[in-house]
Amino acid sequence: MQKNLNLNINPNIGTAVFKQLVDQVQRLIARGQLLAGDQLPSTREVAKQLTINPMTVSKAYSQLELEGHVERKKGIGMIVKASTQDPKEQQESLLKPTLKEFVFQAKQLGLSKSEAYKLIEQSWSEDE
Amino acid sequence: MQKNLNLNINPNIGTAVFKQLVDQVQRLIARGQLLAGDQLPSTREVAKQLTINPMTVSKAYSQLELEGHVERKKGIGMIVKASTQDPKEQQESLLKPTLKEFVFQAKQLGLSKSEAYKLIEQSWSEDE
DNA sequence: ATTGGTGTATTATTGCACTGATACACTGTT
DNA sequence: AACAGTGTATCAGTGCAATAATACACCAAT
Repeated sequence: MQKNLNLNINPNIGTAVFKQLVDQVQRLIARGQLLAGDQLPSTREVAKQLTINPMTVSKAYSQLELEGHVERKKGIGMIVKASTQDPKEQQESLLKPTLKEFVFQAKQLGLSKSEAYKLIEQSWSEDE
Repeated sequence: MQKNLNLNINPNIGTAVFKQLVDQVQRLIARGQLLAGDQLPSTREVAKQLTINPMTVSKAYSQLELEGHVERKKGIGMIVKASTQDPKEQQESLLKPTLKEFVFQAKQLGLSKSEAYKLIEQSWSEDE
């Protein structure tokens, strides 16, 4: 059975669409929202929801398979594989690039750490 | 006189090189490290330091001029213009996209706010 | 066997970022 | 006047992301 993930795509952010998909699925797995044995929504389904090309989704799925997060079952779909890594380590590893970028920019702006905290505090409560 | 900014470029991050340059110069201005009247390093100079094409730097400079941060003096170079905005607002505005992306990813990973703080605490002290 | 659901290979086309080389207009200094 | 230093227009070429339309191989259920 396919799961309904709530995938978001931002076409204007500069990041490639297929990479945004890869990253989000990785996070959902690391979080535990996707468990071993779960099935990803079909390429055509995702493409329809996000108004993008099925082949773009396929490219993301191939990347996920290549990285070992997912298994391709012929004629069925993509199945989440059991992870061997520690969830906490995995989460930190996935968040690291954006974390570093945020700190880099904040420092280049001359912000203090407490100012940075304040901004995060705000943003954290913002969306519902 | 040209200033020696310490510009960084990450070719593998997916973000366009010219956009990375635009963003960094904007931050340096917002911080006050670049003041009105200061001159940006020449396109050829930056290109040489970062091993990129002078036309890529020129594209970034044109973008900065278009956004009103810098003035093009013929035969001289790019001169920083006086800003009318409040520095604090400007800083928050520039940091906002990355801030939102960080919070989005942290939440999608199921992290608590305090866990996010802890990671920032770490990363903040990491580089020198 | 047929149908409808998987993923995906293929080909062609578009758009963008970037490079490389060349050339031009402008300015300040000599 | 000559020169070296600005920015940049131009043209050609490369690489990558994404789209679009087909078509194929596979599986499950009827």
